[in-house]
Amino acid sequence: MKNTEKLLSDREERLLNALIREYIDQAQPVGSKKLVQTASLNLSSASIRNVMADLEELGLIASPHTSAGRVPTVQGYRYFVDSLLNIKPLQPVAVEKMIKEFAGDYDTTSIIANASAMLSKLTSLAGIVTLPRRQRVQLAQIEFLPLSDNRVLSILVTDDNEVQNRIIPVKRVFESGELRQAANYLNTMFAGKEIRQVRNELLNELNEARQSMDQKMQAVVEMANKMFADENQDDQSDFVVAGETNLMDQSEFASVDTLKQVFEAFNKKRDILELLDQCLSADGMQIFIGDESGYQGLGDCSLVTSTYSVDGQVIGTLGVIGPTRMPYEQVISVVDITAKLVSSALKSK
Amino acid sequence: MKNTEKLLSDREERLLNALIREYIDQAQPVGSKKLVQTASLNLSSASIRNVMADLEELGLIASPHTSAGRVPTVQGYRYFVDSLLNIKPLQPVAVEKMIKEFAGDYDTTSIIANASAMLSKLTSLAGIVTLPRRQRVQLAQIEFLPLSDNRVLSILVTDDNEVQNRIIPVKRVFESGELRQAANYLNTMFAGKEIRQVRNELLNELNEARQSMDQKMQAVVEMANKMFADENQDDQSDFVVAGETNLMDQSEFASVDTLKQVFEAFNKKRDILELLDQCLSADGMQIFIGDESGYQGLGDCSLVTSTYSVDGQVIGTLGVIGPTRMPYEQVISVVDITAKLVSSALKSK
DNA sequence: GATTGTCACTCTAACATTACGAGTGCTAAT
DNA sequence: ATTAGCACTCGTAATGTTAGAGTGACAATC
Repeated sequence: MKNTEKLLSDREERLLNALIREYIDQAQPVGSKKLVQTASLNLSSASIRNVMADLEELGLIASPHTSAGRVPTVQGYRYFVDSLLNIKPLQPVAVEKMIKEFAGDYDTTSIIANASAMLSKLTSLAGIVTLPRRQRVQLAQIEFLPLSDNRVLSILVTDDNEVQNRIIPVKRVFESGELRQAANYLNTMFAGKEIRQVRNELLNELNEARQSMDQKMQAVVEMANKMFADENQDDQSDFVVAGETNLMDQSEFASVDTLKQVFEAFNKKRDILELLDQCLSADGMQIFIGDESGYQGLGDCSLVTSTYSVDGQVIGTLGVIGPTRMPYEQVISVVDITAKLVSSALKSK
Repeated sequence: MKNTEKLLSDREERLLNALIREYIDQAQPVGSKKLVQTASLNLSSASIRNVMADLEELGLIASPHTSAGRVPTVQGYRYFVDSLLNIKPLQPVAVEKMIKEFAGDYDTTSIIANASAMLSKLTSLAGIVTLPRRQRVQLAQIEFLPLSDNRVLSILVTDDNEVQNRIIPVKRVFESGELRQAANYLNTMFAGKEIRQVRNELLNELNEARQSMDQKMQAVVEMANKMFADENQDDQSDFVVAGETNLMDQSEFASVDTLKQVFEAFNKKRDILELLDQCLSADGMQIFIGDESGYQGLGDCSLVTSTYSVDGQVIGTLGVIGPTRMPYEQVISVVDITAKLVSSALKSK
């Protein structure tokens, strides 16, 4: 991906850099005159035009029409983020503020929601955070409460303090003592094990109970099984988006049609989820520019993501969606620090 | 509100009716020629123009500019929904389908989410459903689970099978037996009482415990108190919106600016909530047309709402937001039937 | 050889002009 | 009371015009 590097002279690089920064700032095709004013490169407009012509031939910039300024292409942005970025860490004060925001959150869900809102607020773009993959989550506690005659409320607490409730329809009436016994049994049996493993072992247990004709045990295991059946369902975790309306301020989404495309992409969760899953496998920061993502609807969008993890285990993705013309440096550092904060917020619980 | 009724002749009424229906259908100012083709009123275009002039003077219709057709005003729509609507009940088949959709939902939250999605889907507008007011909700059960040394998970089950979890930071370590005892105490003490009442009685209890120097009791009551303190917070219940993107298809929201206004109105939840609360007090169907709602940002929107209730007690509002130019008849019957279905879905639990 | 100034050319955005059509109000005729 | 006809108004869409921004090419300069 970085093989474009040596193809550009120092001057070309500097010019491309200045051009993209100018475009990101002004949202308008930038011409040679504009760049003359950019003091950093002391060149006349004519020389600039020459260099720009070269860059255009290389496919890094393009002119929307004969006599407009130049605009970065996807390849141009790619070169920019790969080679020209100058990431400066956020101000400690700002980081302090962010840390405080997370301080009060004990459960995963609020951390996620908070992170999403924070990303959106700090970048003025749309923040997006996937729920953690539950695979590695360990079971901390199970409890049952009788509701009505044929319904039992199951409470499942995981080791990350996530609580899940499920109402389980049951065939016969369970006494409260009986339920407590069942919970105790399951707790001593499975506490500290991974959810997936629990599920598998439960199935074995169910067979055994069936064979030994232990009616009571069978009923309990069946109930627990139902609980985890549901559990697995939202293993197809989805994600939280915040600040979509920020996108409406972006000039590239001025037409309702393009806007609609983007918004509908959010609703077709499956697609985006797939994309975010790709990011999951690549540990660390990832940047999709324009149609690099391979999903139409996000044609003029870029996606800056990072992964967050607990105990060295990557468990989710978070990031920002905005127009290709976004302030990458700022966005990247915000996403980066947010990922780190989410990781530590999840760990410290 | 219905005092406009006798002011219109039969002919004027028929014409207004036809005009509004045409406009709702075509989304364009309707002129005299268009209405000639509407067979129902056998008039020449000239007569139609005369009648239209009268209606304009009455403020029921207006022309956007000198020589365009006429468009209904807010007052026009108002007269229309008050006097000219011809609501036909939904087809039984469709109703059956809706009932099935609700069949699987046991807890309030999924019923709400489902209703919102259904409203949006059936009307192609934005569905909106408030969470039930919790005031009248009775406490069914309280349970505590120890998490870590200084954190206790509280589980609160209400009589509508709604489950709320809260993680409570505590000052000292609670034994599991101790917690069970505390839960038992609270359950026998408060089960079946209204949440608000519970909260008040808890405060008294706290004072008593303090005076009698019963350390243990005091700790328990304090914990329970924290739980309800939080509880009261989301008493400022909010609402669920579905299908906002549908609004982007409406031609009246063709400009990004107006669209943004509407979307931002959704985010300023407080305002909308206030509006929905107004509907709450008026039992049954309510319709706000255009700026009747009194909230800017919803300038070109209408709001069709109904209340849903359990045991004769109104507990929430649901409805649809769309452009003033919406197919009221269809929307009204959808909202009406949905409200009824939600009511019965909540009851049957 | 690299850089620069200059000039002719191209394209767009903005504004003015025109033509047209849709719709109205008025009046005279039925 | 209703209608047909006509003159009028206004908005839109098409066309023409202009100014400005930007380019490429080339000759002049360092």
